[in-house]
Amino acid sequence: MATMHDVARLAQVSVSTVSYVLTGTRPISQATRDKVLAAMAELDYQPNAMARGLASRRSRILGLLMPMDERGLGATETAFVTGAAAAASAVGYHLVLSPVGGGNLDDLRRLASQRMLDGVVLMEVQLADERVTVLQEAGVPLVLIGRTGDTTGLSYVDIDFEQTVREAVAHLVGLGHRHIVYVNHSAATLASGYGPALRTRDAFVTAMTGHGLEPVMIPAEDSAAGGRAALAAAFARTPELTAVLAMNETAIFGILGELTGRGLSVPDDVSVVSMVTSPQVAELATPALTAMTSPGSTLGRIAIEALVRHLDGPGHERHQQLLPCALEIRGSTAGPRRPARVTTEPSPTGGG
Amino acid sequence: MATMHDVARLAQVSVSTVSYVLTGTRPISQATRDKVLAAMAELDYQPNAMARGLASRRSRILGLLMPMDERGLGATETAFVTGAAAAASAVGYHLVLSPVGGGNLDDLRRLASQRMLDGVVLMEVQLADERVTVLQEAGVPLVLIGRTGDTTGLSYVDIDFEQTVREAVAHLVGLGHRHIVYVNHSAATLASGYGPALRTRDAFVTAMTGHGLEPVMIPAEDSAAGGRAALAAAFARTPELTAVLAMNETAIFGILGELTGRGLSVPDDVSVVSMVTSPQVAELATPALTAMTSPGSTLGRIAIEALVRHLDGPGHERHQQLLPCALEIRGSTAGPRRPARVTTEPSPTGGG
DNA sequence: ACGCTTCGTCGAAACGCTTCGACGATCATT
DNA sequence: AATGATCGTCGAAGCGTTTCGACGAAGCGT
Repeated sequence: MATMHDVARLAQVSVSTVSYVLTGTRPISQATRDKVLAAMAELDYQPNAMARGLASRRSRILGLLMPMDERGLGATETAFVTGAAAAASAVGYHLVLSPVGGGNLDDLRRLASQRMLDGVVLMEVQLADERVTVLQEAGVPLVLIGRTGDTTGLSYVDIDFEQTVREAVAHLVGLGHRHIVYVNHSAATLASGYGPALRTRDAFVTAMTGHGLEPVMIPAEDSAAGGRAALAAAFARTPELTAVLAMNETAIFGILGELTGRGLSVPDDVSVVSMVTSPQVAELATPALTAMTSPGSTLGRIAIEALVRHLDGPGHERHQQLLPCALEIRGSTAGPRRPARVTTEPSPTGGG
Repeated sequence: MATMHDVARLAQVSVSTVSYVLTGTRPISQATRDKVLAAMAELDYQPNAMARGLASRRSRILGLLMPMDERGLGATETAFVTGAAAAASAVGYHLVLSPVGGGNLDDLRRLASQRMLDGVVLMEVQLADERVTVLQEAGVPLVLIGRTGDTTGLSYVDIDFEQTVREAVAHLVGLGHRHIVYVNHSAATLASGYGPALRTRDAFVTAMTGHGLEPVMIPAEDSAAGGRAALAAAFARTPELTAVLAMNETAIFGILGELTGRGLSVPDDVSVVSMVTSPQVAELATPALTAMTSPGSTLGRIAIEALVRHLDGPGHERHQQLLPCALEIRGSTAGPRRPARVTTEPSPTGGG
């Protein structure tokens, strides 16, 4: 493995000159530069990352910290990762994925103190997330994907849940739906302070109230069975429902199954909109789901870019940005078969 | 940030002694060790990863190279990753995920030459994979998840496709099915030399022939639509089919949709077995899918362990291992309603 | 009491790079 | 023509470890 010394010797310049050619830190004449470049090419020289990191005190490694539970990553989280990885690689950084969850804060502290990471992107942020404190204390620049409750002085990118819910509700209301049920994550998840669940819940209430409608909400476990149970509960509570807005990518298939099981057709009898869902998952369902598609890889990319901007040019402070999910209409939404299934309703053939 | 010098000064020993305490390279008396440990604790000392890497020429970073296409990672691939990450972290290594695909071999060459990675695990290996050559030339120890065509001198862990297919077929045949259609990946994927598709294809032929049955196989694009089309083709070719064995995690939902669309019930009319599928995906379907569950995280863990063993203790050479998928019976398989839907069949009520 | 290992520790030399201060050589300014 | 700037390059001092050779102090057999 060739070193800088070898290159310098071959090009007949000093080591520092080679370094300047590489980093562009100081001006170098074209002639010298060419000599050096030629020598590097001839020796197939690659700078040693460790040495570079030690001398410059910058590893050019970024960390992506995500709690990986047994269930693995959904397509949405995967999109964060791929977006972040691509962005990092595009600006010459490496991306370390670390499965550092909320549990082992000591691991995180150790990782942060080893000076191996120039900066960190935190995923799956809770409203109160101790990891943020640990990293701040260790002096590691960080960007969140998601938000803590208090975001003072923090950089983050997150989904604009308010607008996303507003658009989803507007879509359904625009189609004529009046009885819309919101299927959220489980009660336990809500209680644990999971931001997306809480924010969408509030946004749903606001949106529905704004349309003069009653916001009916049902929690669901993150499983197909949870979805079935939630839908059963929804019908028990609101028999006249004609549309479901689901915030639970896992439960959605149970919801669809239960609907079919009850002999109800999607979208003719009941419309379904899935929130914060990747196109891949939306396409799996039959019919394909109308969904609010999460800007997953964009989110990852923006987070990395904000982080790198912070590292390269100091002075760039907080970056706070919200991105809405995009409404993608597929086959699971339509106007309600009848204006509403209210008991005292005129027959379909009758006049209004 | 405290350095070794600070620790040495506080403990009143030399720097090298501190290093020996840390690495265990040379014997240190208990008294000295205690002094040093106390000093480290007091200063909250953490060794600098870059300096350590430079001096020891070992970064303690492992690479997990996976081509990330737009579609992101399926649950199965994600399981590899989480298993590998957990295993690496357990033995004190970091894991870098790099989205280095087959395309940018130069990127890979660069990465390998930077001496930042002690070793590498390669995912999504093709039968002829140039990345293997590049890494071998760069002298980077590597372990494959999957297999190339010629595995001489290579370490790998892979799914035992032969046994997996054999078990799946045996399950269906044992239930009484005689007309089983195998839905594989697309023709293009087969042509590109995708090992799992090719190996399962051959294994299916062997298994079916062994039971004295005709192996019918249909390719499918990796999408719900592909699954629907494949199923239609299957019925056109084998109207009497009573069971589907699907190697395509994405198409499976299309297959189920098409079945339902034709008014056929799963498993009463047609049984479905999904190959190399994660429990999470299997549970999404209604009914939950009987599936051959891939040993995803185990595969990742074993790969990392083999790699680390190779790095720490030289002399350990090739590690080659195959793991079968486990048959998990859920709701999508049952005996055929009638022995077979052959045209010249006696009526259900009639005698044999 | 004698040389011989073995043990525990030290000092110093890497590891391969970045970066700082210095220093001729050019070039414009007075 | 003298005076600064500016430009391009060099040498050397780190960066924080590991690791090698050396060396005094024990411990052993004889």
